Amino acid sequence: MKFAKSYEPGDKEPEIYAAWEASGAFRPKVPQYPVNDASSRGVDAEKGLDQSKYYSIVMPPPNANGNLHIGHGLTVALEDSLTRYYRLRGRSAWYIPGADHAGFETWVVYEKSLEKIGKSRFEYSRDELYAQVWDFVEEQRGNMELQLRALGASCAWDDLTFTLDENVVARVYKTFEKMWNDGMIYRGEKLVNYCSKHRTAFADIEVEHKDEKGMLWEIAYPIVEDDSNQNFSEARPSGPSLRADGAQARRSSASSEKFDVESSSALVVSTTRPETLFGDVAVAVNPEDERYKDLIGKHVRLPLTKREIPVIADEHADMEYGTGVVKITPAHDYDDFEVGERHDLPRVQVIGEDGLMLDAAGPNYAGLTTEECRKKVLKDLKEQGLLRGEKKIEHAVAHCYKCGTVIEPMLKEQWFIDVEKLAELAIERLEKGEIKFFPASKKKVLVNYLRGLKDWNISRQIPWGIAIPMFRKVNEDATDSPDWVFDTRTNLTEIEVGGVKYMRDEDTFDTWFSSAHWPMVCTDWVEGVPNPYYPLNVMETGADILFAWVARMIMIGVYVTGEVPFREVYLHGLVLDEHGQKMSKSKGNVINPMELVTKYGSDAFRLGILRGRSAGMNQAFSENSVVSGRNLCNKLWNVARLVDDIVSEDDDFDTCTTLNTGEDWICRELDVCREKVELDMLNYRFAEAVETLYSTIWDKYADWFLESQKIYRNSPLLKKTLEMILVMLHPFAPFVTEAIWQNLSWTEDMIITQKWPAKLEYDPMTAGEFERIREVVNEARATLQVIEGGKRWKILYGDDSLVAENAELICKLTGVPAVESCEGQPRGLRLATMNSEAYLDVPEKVVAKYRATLEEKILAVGRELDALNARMMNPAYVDKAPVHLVKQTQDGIKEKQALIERLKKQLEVI
RNA sequence: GGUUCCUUAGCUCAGUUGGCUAGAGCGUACGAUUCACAUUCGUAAGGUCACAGGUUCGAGCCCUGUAGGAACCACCA
Repeated sequence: MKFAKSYEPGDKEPEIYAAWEASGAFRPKVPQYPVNDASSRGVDAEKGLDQSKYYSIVMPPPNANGNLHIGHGLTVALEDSLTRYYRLRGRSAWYIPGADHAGFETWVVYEKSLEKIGKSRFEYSRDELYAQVWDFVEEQRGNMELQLRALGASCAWDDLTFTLDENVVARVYKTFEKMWNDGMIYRGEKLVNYCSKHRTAFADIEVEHKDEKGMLWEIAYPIVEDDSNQNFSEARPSGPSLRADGAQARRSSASSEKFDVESSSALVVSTTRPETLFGDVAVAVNPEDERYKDLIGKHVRLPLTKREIPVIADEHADMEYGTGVVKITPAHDYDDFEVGERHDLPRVQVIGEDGLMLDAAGPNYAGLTTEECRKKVLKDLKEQGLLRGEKKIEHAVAHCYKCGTVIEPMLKEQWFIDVEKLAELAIERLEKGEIKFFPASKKKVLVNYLRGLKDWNISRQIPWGIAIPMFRKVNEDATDSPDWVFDTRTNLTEIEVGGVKYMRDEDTFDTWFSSAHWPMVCTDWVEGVPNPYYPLNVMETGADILFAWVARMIMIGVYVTGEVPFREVYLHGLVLDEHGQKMSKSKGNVINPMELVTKYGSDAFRLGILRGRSAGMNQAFSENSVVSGRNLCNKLWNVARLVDDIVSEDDDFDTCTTLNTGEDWICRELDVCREKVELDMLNYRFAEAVETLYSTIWDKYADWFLESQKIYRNSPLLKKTLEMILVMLHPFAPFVTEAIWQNLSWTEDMIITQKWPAKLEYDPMTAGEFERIREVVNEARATLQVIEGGKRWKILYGDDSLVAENAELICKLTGVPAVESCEGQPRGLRLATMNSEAYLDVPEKVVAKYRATLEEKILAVGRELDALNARMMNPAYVDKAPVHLVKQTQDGIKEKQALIERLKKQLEVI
């Protein structure tokens, strides 16, 4: 086949991908199914599984509903390189693709589209909505899969797992049931992060804290002087939270409507949220605070209401902050919630799930938005003379990470996982070193996070997700039966158990709860059945979801399977724009990976995005690096074009041996390259592996070896070395290497299923000789560049067999008109560095002009010599440094001295 | 407040258990051209390795501190 003059990726990529897919190359050689047939999976009953034969990696499932972004591009580049590398290494490699229902993300998109047609989610039942979103996702799906194909992902499409697939749901329910039975699931009324726009709760991790400017107001709470010793908390009936009608608050028997500002004393509290005042159930001062010690146990009147609330002592009150007095609103603040628990205070909820004030705020305020209410409260307080001050401050405010709405801590009954045991299990495995992290530092970060982990709220109030398999008793009279039952019949809204009716809980699971099962569901893990693909060899994902995902996979994985879900974790950082800025729509600096693939080809994109990247680090990325990737592809294409040309002309012998100059050398260089790439892949040093291949192909194979082969043609070696290069680059640039493979006149099959190269044989002495030729050529080139006349001059050689034997090659590489014998009469400018008997045949007056350069060179070498001498003068160095280094220094001194001698001699001639 | 990371050429980054004169790509300057490739080839300039101490025969690398930057967690009434 004829090679075109340049490589055009666009024409070939889809065709190549289709051929790979059709050939079955993406499927693992040893399938995991049928799951119960252990013998077909190489399981030896005696020895168990030989893990070194398999390689498993899962794709962090992209949103089924979306397009791939640059982060996915990086993910595929990393994961597919690993997959293809281990496939070439002979493993049964299984790269399992996935698609994420992306609960909340997709829901937000869908809800927006509902809004557009003037509908609201509240017009439909949950099941209706679920069906609608399913269709919506189904329509959009496929996009993402096409894009993964364009990126060259060699994943097993037959095994694509969708996060709502039956087996996923079944597994999630099994785990939930196990936890329920183990007492690790509880329903609790707690403060949860609540977005009033999306009307759902979030896990702590889904909330974004932003520093914002705000106000700190000081509000006077009048002290009730005729305080009896009636205790607030005793007056309240025990039980769960109190809905806030204020009934439990002690009524002021003789409270005057108007507070006399002048004559009465008051406690001044500091607050950023005056609108929650109606939910106050106490004010707290620090027990150490001398200013307020006498007031502890007394009561104050809650402004704008007739309620009286106690003054309590609690460490939470910071003496330094504001006035040192803090209002306690357990239903709307996390700290206050805890204070409330410590002091057994009621919880008065004043803000509803729609973000509007509840009746508990009183008739004047109920129904207002929190913002309107704040304004009115402030105005009313001012009128009554109770607003004592305001101060601008900066504080962190929680926002919904999707819509930016301020997150309201909301009192809600939700399902929680008691994470204590889970975290403990995970920490134990991590500390045993069962999972290796890249970068290593992330392990510490993870353990630290797990140590402080709070219980996990897994309820979400959105229809798009896996239904929580819990049913609540309808009939309160059936006292013997449990309030809640676990049941997997979540397709029903109502079930009957033991003659008692139960209603389905309408909430769905936090997406991360189901994603935590990913490694086991993707690999079809079944209890008691040996599975060569579980644990995964590696989990590759973004460092930003270390806590949300990686932590949870480990906890759930160990809890369910008793094994860590993966042996290694590679975390990639963010892809930043070329100035190191985070990409965002608002900044307009978003790079679309598909555009780059279209423009430069998939390989160029992959090579480009891997360049300069290291584990866990955010890294800048620009089109430039893709251009350089494209250039490498074209270079390789032309290398192949030349090789194919040479071998087709001259193809009459078959044994592959090294015969001529440069051949042992290239074998050595390729072998060094191979070893380095192997080591780099073992350590997930992708950028270094690419770098090594780049310079080996370009600077060594093309620039030196192929140039030498234009003179000495060794077809078998050319074939073998080219194949080796192609195979080694294949994991990173799959398309161009396959395109070349298909185009070469002698190759068979496909490169994707070839074998990784074995060690090459070569003669190190001969390899070293070529190194000398390179040095002579380099010196000649550099010198010719600066002397008058440039390449006009010939090169002469004296008693130097290496130069004599390679005269033609040196002539070609330096571009001089001739390389010939000096016939026993050395003259001109000596190429002295390598102690070769080679001279640039330049007249004396040109050499004279070179004098200054020569003198400078002598000085430079002299400085190097001095440094080496100084080292040898140090007795401690000679004494303590390793012998080979000392010898190296000694040799270096001899060499430098000899070089200076040669240069000085040259100077004398002038 | 806690945890972690980063600071090396104009830019983006390598530099693996400390070991010769600290590297690459891009960019810059100069030069080349019927030859596989202008998506090319050659040559060069460009660095107090953030700073200050310490350990060591020897430090970009290890230790301590300082400065600057970033991320995450918790909190900010």
